[in-house]
Amino acid sequence: MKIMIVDDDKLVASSLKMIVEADEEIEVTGVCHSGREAVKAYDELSPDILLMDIRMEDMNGLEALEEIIKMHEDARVLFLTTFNDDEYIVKALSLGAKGYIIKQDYESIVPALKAVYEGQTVFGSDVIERLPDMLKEPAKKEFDYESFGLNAQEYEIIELVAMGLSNKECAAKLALSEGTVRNYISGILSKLELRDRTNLAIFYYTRC
Amino acid sequence: MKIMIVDDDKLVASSLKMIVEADEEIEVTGVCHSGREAVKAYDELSPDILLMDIRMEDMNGLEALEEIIKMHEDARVLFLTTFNDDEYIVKALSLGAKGYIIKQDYESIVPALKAVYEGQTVFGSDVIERLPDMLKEPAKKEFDYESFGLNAQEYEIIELVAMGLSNKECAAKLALSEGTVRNYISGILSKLELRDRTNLAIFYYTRC
DNA sequence: TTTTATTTATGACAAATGTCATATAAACTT
DNA sequence: AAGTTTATATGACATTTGTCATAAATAAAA
Repeated sequence: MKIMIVDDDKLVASSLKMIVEADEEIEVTGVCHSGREAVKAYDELSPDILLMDIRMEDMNGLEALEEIIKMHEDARVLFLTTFNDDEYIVKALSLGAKGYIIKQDYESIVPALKAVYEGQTVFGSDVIERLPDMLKEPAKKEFDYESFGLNAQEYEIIELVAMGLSNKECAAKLALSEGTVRNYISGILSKLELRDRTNLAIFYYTRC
Repeated sequence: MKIMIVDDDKLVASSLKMIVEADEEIEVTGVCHSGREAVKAYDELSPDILLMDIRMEDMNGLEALEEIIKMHEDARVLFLTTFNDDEYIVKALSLGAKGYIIKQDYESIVPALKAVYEGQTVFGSDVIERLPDMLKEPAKKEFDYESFGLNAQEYEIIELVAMGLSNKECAAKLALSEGTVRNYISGILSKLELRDRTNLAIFYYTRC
C-alpha cells in the first residue's frame, strides 16, 4: 500500500512517516509540506492513500482534495486534524474524504489506513460523536405551544399567520370575525413577547 | 481482541466467525442469533466489539444496541448490513454505533474491526456517500437574489425585514429615510409578487 | 339559580404599512 | 454641456395592524 504524507509541520510529517512505515505493508512514496505541493506530487506518485493535514499555509487540505479529486476521481484522502472542527468534517465529507482522524492518536493511524485501503471510511470517535446531532435536525420536532401558555385555537392562528394570511383571511378560514382574530393575535403576541405578525411568522419558522 | 458475532442467519454467523478468526489477533468469544440473546450474552462475555446484523427477528440490532448501551456505556458495536438504509445509518449513529459496513464485503471486516478497536468509527464507502447530502442542509446556501432582479441594497433590506425590524428600524440601520425604505420594500414585494412584509419574511425563511 | 369563566364580537383609536406621484441631487453617458 | 439614469426623499393617501375597553352569549362551577 503506497501512501503519501502531507503536513506543513516537517517534524510531524517525518514522525508520521516513521510511525506508518513501521508496518511492513505500508510504503511511504512521498512527503509534501503544502496542499499545492500535494496536488502536483499526487499526479506523479499516484499513491493509494493520501494522509493529509487540514490546516496548512499554502493551500489547505480541503482545497487540495478538491483539486486532486477533479483529476483523480477515485483519490482516497485520510485527513488528520489537531482539533475537531465541525465545519471541516462536513466539508471534508462532501468532498469525498475517506476519513477524518485525530492526529495525536498515533496507534489508530495504521489501522485507519488499512480500513481505508479496504474501502472503508474512518472517523475518530470524538469526531463522529457530533455527527448524530448534525443529522438529527431533519427529524421535525412538534412545537409545544402549551409550554408558552397557548391553546389550540391560538396555535391554529399562528399557523395561518405563518402562512402569510391577513387578519381577514384568517377570520374567513376560522369562521370568526376579523376583530376576534385581531384580539387573538394581540394575545398571542403578548404571550410570546413579540411585536407584530411578521415577528410571529419569524418565530414560527425559527423556533417552532 | 475479543469479539461477539450476532446474526440470525446461522450460516452467515459461522462464516463470519471463520473469516474473523483467520486473524490471530481476533478471538470470537460468542455467537448469538438474535438481539435478545446478544443483550444477555454481552453481560456475561463483555467482548471488546460486537459484530452485529441489523435486521433480525427477535429484537433487531438497533434495539439491542440501545439496551446494551444502557448497561455498558462504552460498548462498541459494528453493524453489518446487506443493503444500505439511510434510516438505519442515522439511527445507528445517534445510538453510538462504532461502524456500519456492508456484509458482503468480507475483506474489509477485519480491518474495520481493528480500526474500531483502536477507537475509530468505520463506514463502508457506499454507506458514507449518502451522508454528505444529509449533512449538507446546515450549509446555508447563498440566496441568488439577482435571479429575482433584486440588487444588493434590496437584499439587505430583505434580511432586515426577515429579522423582524420595522421600516423605521431598517431606515436607521441603513441610514436611509423611512419613506425610502418603504419604497424599497414596495419594489421588492412587487418583484417577488408578495403582499406584505410578513410574506416577505416567510419567503426568506422558506425559499431563501 | 346565581356566579364565574370562556368565547366571540364591536367600536374607537393610534401606529405602521404599502402605493404612488413627484422631486432632488449625484453619477453616468453622449 | 445637455441629457439620462440612479439613489434617495417627500407627502398624501388608503389599508392593515395592534391595543384596549367593553359587551353579549354561552358554558361551567358554586
